[in-house]
Amino acid sequence: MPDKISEMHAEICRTLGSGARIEILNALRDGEKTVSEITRDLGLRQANVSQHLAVLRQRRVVATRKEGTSIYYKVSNPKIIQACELMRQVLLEQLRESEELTKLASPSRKR
Amino acid sequence: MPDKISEMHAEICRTLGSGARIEILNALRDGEKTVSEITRDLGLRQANVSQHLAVLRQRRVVATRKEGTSIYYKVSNPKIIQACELMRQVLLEQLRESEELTKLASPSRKR
DNA sequence: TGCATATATACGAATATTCGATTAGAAAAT
DNA sequence: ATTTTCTAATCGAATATTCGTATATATGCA
Repeated sequence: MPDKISEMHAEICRTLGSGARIEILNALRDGEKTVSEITRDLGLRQANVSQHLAVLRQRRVVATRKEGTSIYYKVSNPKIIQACELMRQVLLEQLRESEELTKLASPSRKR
Repeated sequence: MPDKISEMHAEICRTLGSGARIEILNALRDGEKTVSEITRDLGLRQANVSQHLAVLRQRRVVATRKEGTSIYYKVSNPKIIQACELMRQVLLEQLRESEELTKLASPSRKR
């Protein structure tokens, strides 16, 4: 039985565990955007984007601001971006490592 | 449709999206441990710990080393620990913020 | 008021994840 | 060889997540 903090920690991680939501965070990297803008950027359906935003909002990964009929979303804490950046680096390092293993398995021909 | 990198990124995040797995990573913070040790530390069933380790292994969040009948697990990349640390900070900041809001809502009595 | 636009919610089907119980496999010890 | 110990894998039930479709709500405008 994981303790409460670990479970909350995991919940934040789960919140980032969707390709669409990762792309939303990337879209919000350099500032706030409206739902329409995000929807346009990602090329997903409006309802679907709104669902993902709801998940991010519930876990307070994003914050909102209302202006007229539009709602602006932004990442609530820059540390979230930093954490994402680190995990992306881990991913890229893994990919590089895989490539190297592949090369070792079938070395390119010398001529 | 999220691109491939974002989907892989999300997969790593999903891998951390379980309280038990977060606690496993915490248990491995200061070095490698065997499955038995992790199982004892967390107080979960061996089969369950092994299942979680399999998830972490598949996504290469942890790496293994065999010694006799034991298998030692460690976190594969220190950046994963760093990312977790950042997310835990985000979580703690959120909790502090909630506390403050609670205080504002029902201020402690002055005497 | 009526209508268009922006965003959120509800619902259901498909899919994925989680855990316990059980079994399998591999190495060590007797 | 048998038994014991350590770890992994399988299977099924319960639960959670995801997406599309449809609908609701709110705001601004004619």
